[in-house]
Amino acid sequence: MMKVLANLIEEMGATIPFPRGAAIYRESDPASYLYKVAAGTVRSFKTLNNGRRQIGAFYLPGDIFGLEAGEFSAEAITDAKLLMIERKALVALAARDNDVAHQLWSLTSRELRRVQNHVLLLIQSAQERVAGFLLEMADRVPAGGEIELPMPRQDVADYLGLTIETVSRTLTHLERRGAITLPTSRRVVHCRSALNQINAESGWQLRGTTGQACYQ
Amino acid sequence: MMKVLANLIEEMGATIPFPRGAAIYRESDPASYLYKVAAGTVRSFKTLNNGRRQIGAFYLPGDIFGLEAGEFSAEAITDAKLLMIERKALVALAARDNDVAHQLWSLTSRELRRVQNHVLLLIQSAQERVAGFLLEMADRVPAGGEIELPMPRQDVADYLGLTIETVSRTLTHLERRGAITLPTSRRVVHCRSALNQINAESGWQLRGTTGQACYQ
DNA sequence: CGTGATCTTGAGGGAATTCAATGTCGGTGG
DNA sequence: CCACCGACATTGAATTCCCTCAAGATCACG
Repeated sequence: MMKVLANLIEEMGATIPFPRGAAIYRESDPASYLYKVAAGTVRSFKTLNNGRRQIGAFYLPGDIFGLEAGEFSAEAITDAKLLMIERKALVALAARDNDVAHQLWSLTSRELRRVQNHVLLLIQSAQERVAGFLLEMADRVPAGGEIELPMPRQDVADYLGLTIETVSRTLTHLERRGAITLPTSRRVVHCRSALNQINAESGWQLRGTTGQACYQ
Repeated sequence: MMKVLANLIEEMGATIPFPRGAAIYRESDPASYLYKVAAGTVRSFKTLNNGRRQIGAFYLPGDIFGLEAGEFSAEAITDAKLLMIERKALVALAARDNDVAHQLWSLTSRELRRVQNHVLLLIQSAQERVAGFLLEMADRVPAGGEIELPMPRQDVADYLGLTIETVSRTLTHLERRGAITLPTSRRVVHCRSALNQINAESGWQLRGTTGQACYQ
């Protein structure tokens, strides 16, 4: 029977509660643990020398994270429960068990693909970034047609490389366009096809040619 | 004696020449090989639905690449010689040899860190992006104080999420500032400390007040 | 009901893009 | 050898998009 990483963490790890805002690890810390989110939401981020903050990822229930520890910091966005397992233990296990080794590799590969997609988000227009972000979140939470954002606007902004004002404006703009509705500031009822269309539309228009109907 | 991945590729792989501009693999291809650059330069990129192109990485002699195959395409920027090895063969070897498994993981982790740094580049101002790019290249090629860029401006632009005009203007701007000299358009004599200073300067300054403890 | 945190909206300015034209370099053929 | 060509690069003018600064609105909570 193959050992599944997620299960291993549950069997071998301890569950620790982190209150809203609590630090899980810091950039300066040695990377000692891997984590699985049992409940709540986590942000992984880096603070640049100029004081700005870049959020590298949001981790939701079920996600495993901590691979980027040592480079990034992590904090609980909401009250959270985390399963923790020592990296040492996993690496030792991987040395004896190929399944585990392979899954550590897979996990890293998945993370790599995630960051590559993040790059693709960051080169687009504000509208496309926000639309892309909403689609990403919609894919990750079960509920159909509606998302409850666990993070404040500032976190969204720092994830997308925008300002909080631009995020806010863009959301109302998307609402006016009919791509989403905002019953409350954190709840987003979305029209997936409309959001997809925005991404297909090419924010700064395809140079030269037709370039119609962007931003109204 | 531990098996070193780079050596394995050389021992087990075949050397293939690729002329300037030749495709190495395409996004649609199955990811069958890992490559090591013996000579020349390679670009890995993705073409977005709107026609724009994002370059994910440049690979120089000595670099191993191909992990992102299946998601990205790769082309030779200059005439290149590549060592190729089947992924299958490596994965099979990894199943028996922990060293190999561990190195495949390390390679992926390094790539992950590289892409994370790319994200940090992309959220900065044009000047910082170009300065950061030059510093990155300077770190990767041996010669001290001078770089020979193997890629055209368009590639630099697509790597940095800028237009070719902005890259060009920014380079002349850096030259006027005294951070670099451009004997020819592809050769860059750089002053590392000046470039570093530009990055420290924070293109867009920290907003608001003292930059204390926002986000709790 | 006030207080602070979060979010939205507006006005103005700056930075990068777009469009367009000119400049440079290496190669090829007259 | 030089004129011409195409690929690559630089520069300028106008525009667009996003940021900055500032004020107001909304929400949660004591």
